[in-house]
Amino acid sequence: MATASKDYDFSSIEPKWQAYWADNATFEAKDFEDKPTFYVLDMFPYPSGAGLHIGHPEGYTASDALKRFKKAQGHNVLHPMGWDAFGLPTEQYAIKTGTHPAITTKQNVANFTQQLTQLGFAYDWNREVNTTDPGYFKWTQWIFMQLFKKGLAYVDEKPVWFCPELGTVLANEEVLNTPEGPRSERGSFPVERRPIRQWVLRITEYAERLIAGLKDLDWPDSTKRLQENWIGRSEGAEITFDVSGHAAQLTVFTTRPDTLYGATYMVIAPEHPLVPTITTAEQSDAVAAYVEKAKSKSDLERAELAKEKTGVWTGATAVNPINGREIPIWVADYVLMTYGTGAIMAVPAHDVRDFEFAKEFGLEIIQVIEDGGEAAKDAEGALLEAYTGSGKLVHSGEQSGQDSETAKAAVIQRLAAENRGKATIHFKLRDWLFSRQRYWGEPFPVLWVSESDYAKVDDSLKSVDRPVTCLIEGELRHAIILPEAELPLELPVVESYTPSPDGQSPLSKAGDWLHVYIDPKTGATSAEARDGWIQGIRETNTMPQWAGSCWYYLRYIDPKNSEALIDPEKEKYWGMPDLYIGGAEHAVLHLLYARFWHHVLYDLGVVSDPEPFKKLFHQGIILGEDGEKMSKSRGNVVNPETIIESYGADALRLYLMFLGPLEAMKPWNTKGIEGVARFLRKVWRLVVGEEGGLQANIGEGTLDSETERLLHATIKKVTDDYSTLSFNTAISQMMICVNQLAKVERLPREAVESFVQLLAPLAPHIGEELWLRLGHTGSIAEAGWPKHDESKLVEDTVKIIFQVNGKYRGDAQLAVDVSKDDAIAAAKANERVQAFIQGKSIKKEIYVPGKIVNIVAV
RNA sequence: GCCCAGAUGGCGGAAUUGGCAGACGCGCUAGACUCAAAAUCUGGUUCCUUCGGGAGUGUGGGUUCGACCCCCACUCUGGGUACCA
Repeated sequence: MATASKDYDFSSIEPKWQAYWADNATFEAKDFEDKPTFYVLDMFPYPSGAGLHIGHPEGYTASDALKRFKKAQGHNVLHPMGWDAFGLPTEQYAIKTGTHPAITTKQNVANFTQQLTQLGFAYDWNREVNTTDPGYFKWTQWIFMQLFKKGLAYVDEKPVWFCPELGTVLANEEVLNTPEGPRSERGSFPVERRPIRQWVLRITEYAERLIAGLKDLDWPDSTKRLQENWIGRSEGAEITFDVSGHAAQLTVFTTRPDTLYGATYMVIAPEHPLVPTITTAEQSDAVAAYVEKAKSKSDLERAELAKEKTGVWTGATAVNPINGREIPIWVADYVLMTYGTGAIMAVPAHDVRDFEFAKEFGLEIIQVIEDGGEAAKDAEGALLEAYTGSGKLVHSGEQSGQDSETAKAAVIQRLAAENRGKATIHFKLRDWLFSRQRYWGEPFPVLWVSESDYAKVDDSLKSVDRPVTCLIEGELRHAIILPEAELPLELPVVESYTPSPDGQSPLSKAGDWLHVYIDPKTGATSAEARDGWIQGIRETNTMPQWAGSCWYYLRYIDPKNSEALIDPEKEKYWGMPDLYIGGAEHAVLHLLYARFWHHVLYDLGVVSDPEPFKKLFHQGIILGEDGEKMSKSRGNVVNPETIIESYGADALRLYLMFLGPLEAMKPWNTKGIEGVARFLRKVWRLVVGEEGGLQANIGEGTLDSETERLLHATIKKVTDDYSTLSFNTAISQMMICVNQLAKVERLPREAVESFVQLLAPLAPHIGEELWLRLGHTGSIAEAGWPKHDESKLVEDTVKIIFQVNGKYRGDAQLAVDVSKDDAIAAAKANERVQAFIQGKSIKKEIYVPGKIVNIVAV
């Protein structure tokens, strides 16, 4: 095993130790080992054809170092890797070349694996998962089955974003608002609204729990707030207004029932079902034209032209239930059909948008909350802006004089008594659009049967409480779920991976696969007709990429189990990830969807904790050398492989961590890597002599006390810094330490060994090689972790700073326990201090023990 | 517009119960070694200075014996979000 190389030759050392870790299963995580467990999870990558980007090794180096550190400290560490392999690029490559996505995926995974290995990331590959593997997606489908049976999945034909270029629908979250209008997040193609039949998951039923659960999570605050805002819980009231001269009533949602007396008009969304009903004959042309225009400008300009408020009076009026006032009902597109009830009571005095609208159309503005002088007013005392704060009510009948909070409750109570209102909570969060018209995704384990056949089907295959139905080619169909025995439902072989222009999935053309006979009792399927079996059509949509990534962290714990998603004993042994490292770009979607599924699995008793990710860390982004985001078009992309060729994986790992705080956004600087490369050569030379043997000055003996103190301080700091992922400062401390060790005449073997152990998690290849050359067998990862000796850190003298009027004027080494009087006396004895207090009167003398003396002299 | 994060030498960044600002590294620079270069090693490197000192952590105020750190107002940069009633 030992190589005799004299110089630091990373190109021979690194592959050697990578092979060693693989051959010896050094980082295999054994179930039920009697040690404290530590589960460190990386966000698994999409194995694209482009290979690893410099951003991947950043977070992965941190987790790899943490894993090695925790293992050395005696933990049983679980640190797996897998592939989020369903996805668009692979499918688009298939459309272009005809290559089956599974083949492309396999090649890409092989390439990624090789690149990760080259970086020295030693995962437990026995636990590798791949979302496209039938043994994996069987359980993705199984989870869907549970959602279906619980009534959390349904089909809807509401308008959704459709991208003609990609030939698929997109989730709201996959559509970006750009100056050119809404565009697809991937590829930036124009998108439009289209009504298409979709599977939707009722994530909104978990909204309350998803908000509440955030409280105890050790996540970056900004990420928690992002999720909070996304879920958008708001407390308020629903209030029902009578429409004059109609039986119809208009219900609005408001968070400010206290401002009800200030409601001077109402607005309903152009899509509101009551628009045609209440519009008067005189206004019908204008309203129809407005509604038509709102529809045609879709959300594209609607978001774009948000500055100008537009709208039309319907001709109808409503009655304010609190004071009987008659107020006009307008149609305007600043009210959205998709939030609340699609209608609002407008209180222009106390809502910015209503204020703008009222100004635009000359509608009445009545102030009902005192602003305490905060809002800008004109000479006559009329509001120049909306006052949105709280305060005492005025012009509000019997509520006048109450504060906002009291009035809110009082108004709700009053309306509730008349059955005209109630306290409610609304969420911004929408249900999760869960289907895609694509080939390369998990097929839904769903069959569509006729109404009469549905009656024959066993309840175990149904969503009993909330049956799912839809019209397919004009016929009413009922959804039933495949039984577990029929899973996994694999993708059929198709001739073309292209979706049809009408937005149908490529699966809709797989005739043999599409039509099946079903045993209504068991759900067994067959291509042949059988006695008593019914006919069905398979669902042709596939699941979105989020599906597979929603629960992969569970599968690592029990990756090969064909009987269950996860063995409960193993789930209890490992628990949930102790740390989850990944980019902030997933702050909302992935992390919210995964939490939702996890809550459902918790309800099902599959997992023992409602929250999956207790502690979350976002690594920052590495920018190009020009300080801009790395991109091919800018030509500032740094390729990890070329760096490894010239400097080695250890240097790259070290440098990635040395650049700055892990969470920060920081520019790459190729020259800077020279510094850590020099450091590694210095460490090498510390251990290995010019002739290739151990350095002659390594042996028995002790360090001088100053060096010894530094070594122990280094052990302490590095240990602390690793625990908090502060690798940049750990490296800086190790540099200081090695610079000192290089100056020492005789080096005790133990001191050198401790140092190498500290370095090994970040630079594992050189760590192993030096450990070997120091005469050890076995991996340094299993050699334990050095402990600092607190007694070695104790100093008997300490440097005390002398200040006059807060400015540094000198210092002295004084005994650690020097008294205040002695310290101040020492300061006054200092020549420079004397010069500055000469002829002045001393007002104050401050002594901060062990730190500073400050003499205030005027 | 709103929410969040940030601003420290030529550059990346250190420094927290409020106590020497600029650790460590890059770059630059002087020197040693060398015929020379690379590599390596040693020293210097915030700015101004009459060499006594003075100024200095985005800007302006404040609290304090003392502020990169705490408070108020603002500027700029990055990220998220987009009429959510």
